[in-house]
Amino acid sequence: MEQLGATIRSLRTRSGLSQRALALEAGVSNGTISLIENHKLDPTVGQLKKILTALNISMADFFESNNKPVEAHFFTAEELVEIGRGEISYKLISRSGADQKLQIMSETYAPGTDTGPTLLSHDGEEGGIIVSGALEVFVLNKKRTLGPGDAYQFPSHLPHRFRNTGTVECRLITACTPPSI
Amino acid sequence: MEQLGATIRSLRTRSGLSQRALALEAGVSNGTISLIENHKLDPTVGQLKKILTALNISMADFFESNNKPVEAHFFTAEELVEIGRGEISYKLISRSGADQKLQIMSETYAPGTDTGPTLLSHDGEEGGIIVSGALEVFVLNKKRTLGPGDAYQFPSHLPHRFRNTGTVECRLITACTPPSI
DNA sequence: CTTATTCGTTTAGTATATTGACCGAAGCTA
DNA sequence: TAGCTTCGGTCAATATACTAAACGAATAAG
Repeated sequence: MEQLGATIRSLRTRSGLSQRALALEAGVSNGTISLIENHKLDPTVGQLKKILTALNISMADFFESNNKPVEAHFFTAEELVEIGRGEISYKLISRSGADQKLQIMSETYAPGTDTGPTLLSHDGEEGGIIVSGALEVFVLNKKRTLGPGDAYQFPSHLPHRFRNTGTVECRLITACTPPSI
Repeated sequence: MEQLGATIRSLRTRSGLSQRALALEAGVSNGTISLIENHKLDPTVGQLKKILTALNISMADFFESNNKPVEAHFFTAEELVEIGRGEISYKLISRSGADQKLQIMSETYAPGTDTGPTLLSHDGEEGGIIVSGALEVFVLNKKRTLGPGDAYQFPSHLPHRFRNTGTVECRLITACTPPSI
């Protein structure tokens, strides 16, 4: 209750809306907005949902607010954590504190390498951009061959597989959220 | 409202709890549980939180079930959406349906370009890897000059600025979550 | 100065969420 | 069979969320 009102107020003012403007758009009364912001009210989830919809934010995102990293981190090329073995190299941007939601990697696929016939599937969402070389990407029933500058994005629960059938190594940069090691 | 009650019931029965047992543990009445499960009630967020706590699940996790993208998306280099103007180019991997949480961009900074003295600050978390050239990154009170293969990551609410003081263009690939346009 | 507008807060009245007791059904024991 | 227990659903009474209107402060225009 404490945090909730303050967060609503923050989101509202950041959007440049008055209490009345937000109330109008959400379909609730202005008094309700005021009372919520001042912790005088425990809104129903239906009311909260209306308000968040007007603020263009989902319930999930709204309640995800409590885990915040507080510092910037820089990495030299040598400091990137090598987590791949063999012919596929994964270099990870990673802080030790495991509260990060965003995971960015520099990946290198040697010619002929493949994540294997067993399709991958896990939580989160992922995407990437090819830097050099070419890569075959299988997702669900789709297959695409991507070249430099091409990109992909999909929810990670869809079964997927990566394969380099070319003659040169393929470098790409990928990101996924949340980190799922 | 529809989905909510069904989800509560599913979580409860999966835990082997009766309505009364759950009500006792959550500190609410059994009637409340029954009415919620049958979509006769729009609970307050406080009540819902009590119930979810007894079920050992967070509000964030509870509401995260509804927003699932269902397809993989591929992009050719030409299809990337150009959202930058002038000397700084931002090319965005973007689906039209705006429910994605992950935003990946290919950015190009011409020599001498700068995001400007007014520091940027917004929600989410962001990071990137330098592909070619060099880039100065300011975050809060830190400044670093990054070269090819180097990387950074920080929460986006920290004031930040990017500048290319070199003589060649700088290319990098970045990711941020959530998208905040 | 007065008038008008917009802001956030407060409040009385109304709608609704919540409680606690009760109901019938189903299972179990004697 | 009767008696006991536990289940989920229902309902009158109560607590509380919600609304609509009013209030005071701040700003701007005439």
